[in-house]
Amino acid sequence: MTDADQIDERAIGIASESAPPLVRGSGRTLAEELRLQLADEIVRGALAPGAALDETELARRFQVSRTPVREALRQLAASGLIESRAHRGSVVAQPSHEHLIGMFEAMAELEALCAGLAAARITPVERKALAAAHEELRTMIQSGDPQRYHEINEAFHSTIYAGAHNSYLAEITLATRVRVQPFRRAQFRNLGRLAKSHMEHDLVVTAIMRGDQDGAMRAMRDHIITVRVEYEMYALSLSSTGLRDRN
Amino acid sequence: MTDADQIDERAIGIASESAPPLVRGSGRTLAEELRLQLADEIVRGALAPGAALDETELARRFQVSRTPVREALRQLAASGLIESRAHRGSVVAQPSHEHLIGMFEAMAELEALCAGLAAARITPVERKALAAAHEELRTMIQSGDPQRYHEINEAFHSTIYAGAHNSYLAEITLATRVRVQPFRRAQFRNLGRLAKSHMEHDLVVTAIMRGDQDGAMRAMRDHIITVRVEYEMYALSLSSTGLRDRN
DNA sequence: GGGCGCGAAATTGCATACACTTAATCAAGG
DNA sequence: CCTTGATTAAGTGTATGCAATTTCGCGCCC
Repeated sequence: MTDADQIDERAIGIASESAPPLVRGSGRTLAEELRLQLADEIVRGALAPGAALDETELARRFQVSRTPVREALRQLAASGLIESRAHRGSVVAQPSHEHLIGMFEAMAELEALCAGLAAARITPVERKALAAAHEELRTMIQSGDPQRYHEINEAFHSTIYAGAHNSYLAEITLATRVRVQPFRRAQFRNLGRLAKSHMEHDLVVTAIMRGDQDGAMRAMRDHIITVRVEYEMYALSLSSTGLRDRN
Repeated sequence: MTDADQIDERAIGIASESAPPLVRGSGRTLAEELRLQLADEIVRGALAPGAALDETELARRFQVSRTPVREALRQLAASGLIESRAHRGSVVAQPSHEHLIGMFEAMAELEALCAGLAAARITPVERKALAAAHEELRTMIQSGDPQRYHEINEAFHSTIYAGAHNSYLAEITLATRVRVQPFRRAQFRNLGRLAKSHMEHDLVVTAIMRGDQDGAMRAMRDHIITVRVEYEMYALSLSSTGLRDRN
């Protein structure tokens, strides 16, 4: 009826029609393979927030029985990427606007925490990796390959997580980043954003290299807050043109 | 061979021998019921870290098939309470000492964040609830009921999470608290600790009531760091008496 | 005309059977 | 005696069938 529904339908279609590239028996179990595949599709946006995940349909699509499908869905539900209710099926998580703002807020603090700890604990090897990722991002500012930029950007942040030397913190920070990802895809298509993002990164890197904990925290917090503001502007532009009606 | 093994055996035994109090069909599914039951046993210590979780045995014990057992285990693994490896079964999570220290560190910052936000955002109703929980804890300092103290203590912290008005942050902070819980059970049997804990709480409550964000963060961070130090002393006393050999 | 209860279809939840992987046991060889 | 290999038992992974719950459509009553 509305434009929003049309978008959802199309998004589901993209995923449904793709042939099953499921590698059977490569060390991993089918359930694990399905979990990774579905998580990837959600994060990449092939499965849009709110899209229904029909067990039987997924089983057909991936040529497996419902058992591994159900186990994958349970794990995705536990990680927050989807929402399941008993006897009522699962849908891709569609957090309320408030919940999403909360996730950005938490992400800003978690990333800041990682950056601050990294400033204190980063090793020489990790310094080199961080500098390398940072440089690689610089060369890509004008290349305009959003997918690749996204990959290196993830590596950049992951290097900082590693530098914090707190595996649990790294785990929950990455999980938060993943959960927010479906709602900030559009940002990487904005070339102007890439240059600004790199400038923000530069402040973070400089502070970490200096061992400036407070500076690294502030710089990273500001960076993520900027990311959040960009999202809010994007969400606003969608709602004002009637492309979105929820939240 | 060692005392540690005896302890594990006994811990498993406690859980294994208990009759299945599983309420079938009370709105929740069996898998959900199992997840809650197993999580409770892990958090309470009835299932000790490192204890094996045999699917067939659990199915027998709870009088259900392996299907819901497996789904419950998948969810527990996703939440970090247990660790599963393909074809190799599941065991109650037994984080390394480093990982555990990282969890305490993250917990200190997350709880501090909640306290700081609560200082800025707590509503009058939440203030009353916080004061009430705080007062109830005061009356229990000398009562010496560890189980009940623990419950009210959880309510106290949950009230602060609510006051922060960030549901995602509340979610991950609580999850962290739950994951750490199996390793700090002993603390609530120490009556002297209860009085000190209440004094630390008092600083937190005062700062929140005053709207002092930095003060609330510092007070809460110090509180959790104290909790961590207490654990470390406990762990040290265990390892020095040969009751523990891992980590 | 609109709300309400009933029945059927669709979908999820659970049980069971079987296939596959792992690791433990035992045998033979070095 | 230790090492190495196959064999086998134990336990997990997957498929399939059935039971239970929800939801939608339809007729009925208000």
